[in-house]
Amino acid sequence: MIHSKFGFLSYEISHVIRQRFNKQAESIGVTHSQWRVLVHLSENENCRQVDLADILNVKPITLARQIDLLEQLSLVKRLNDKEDRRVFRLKLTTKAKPIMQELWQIADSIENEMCNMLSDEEKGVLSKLLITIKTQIS
Amino acid sequence: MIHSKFGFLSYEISHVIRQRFNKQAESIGVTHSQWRVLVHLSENENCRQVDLADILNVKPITLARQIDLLEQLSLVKRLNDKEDRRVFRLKLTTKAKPIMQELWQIADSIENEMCNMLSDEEKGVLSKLLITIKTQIS
DNA sequence: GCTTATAATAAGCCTTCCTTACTATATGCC
DNA sequence: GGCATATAGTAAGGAAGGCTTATTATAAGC
Repeated sequence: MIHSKFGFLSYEISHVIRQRFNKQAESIGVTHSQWRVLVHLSENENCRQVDLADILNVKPITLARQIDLLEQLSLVKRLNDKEDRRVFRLKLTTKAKPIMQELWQIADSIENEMCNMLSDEEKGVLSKLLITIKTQIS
Repeated sequence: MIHSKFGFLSYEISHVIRQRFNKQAESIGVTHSQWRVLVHLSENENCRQVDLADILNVKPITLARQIDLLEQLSLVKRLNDKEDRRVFRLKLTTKAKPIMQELWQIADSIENEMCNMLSDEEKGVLSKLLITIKTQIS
């Protein structure tokens, strides 16, 4: 028997996605949370840590730890800001680009597998509804 | 800018739901994960731990810890099985019933708040699509 | 110049989940 | 009966992701 509460459904589905992603990306050494950091960073290159933390909806210190790990993997670089010496600007390294392609393949394959009972139209509707909710809460 | 990947959307939405639930249910002393255990248990009373763990998609030891906590709160009881002495049968206590009502109110209010941009019809479609995915992966 | 605000980090904690290994019990087979 | 194998639950320990609180360095407003 499957529970229909939205809170449980979204949790359970994302839990499975994360589990599968973490397993498949283990050899690369990137977890789903770090992957999320990479993707949002790629869409906001040169941003400050505090901005990226806000986008990710986590506290700055939480992001700082993830950046530490990504910097150890040479996927992200902290650059000093010229105008404000408190600030680091975040950049993806050239090494990150091909690795992100691999990770996109993993993410896409998991997503396709999970949604293969849905038509393209249904997938579009689902995305639209989730985006509406996401917009509402952010 | 909001990312449209399904994996991120479901994660980000459930993350917000859990944060809000944990904050509002803090005084009761039940986290969202424990709440999830309670709800699935209420729909499968008298089940074994191993069955419930399977339903929740976690390892038996993970559930065992959560049952420990819920037993400390006197919300759940482990009963010895007559026929198989390895087995515990799980039951909600009478104390659990009114507390679960409170928790349902919290969960429902969070959900309504999050989905208040959606029509009833859209909510129905969303549930249906998520249930399709959940069924597919379980 | 002094106060207040901000960016990043440190320290330390909680929750959720995992892997591995163990105990006790049940069951199937010779 | 007696042994091998499987199963239910737990213990120990750890990783990941998140939090709160406090600190440091710098910026900016009055």
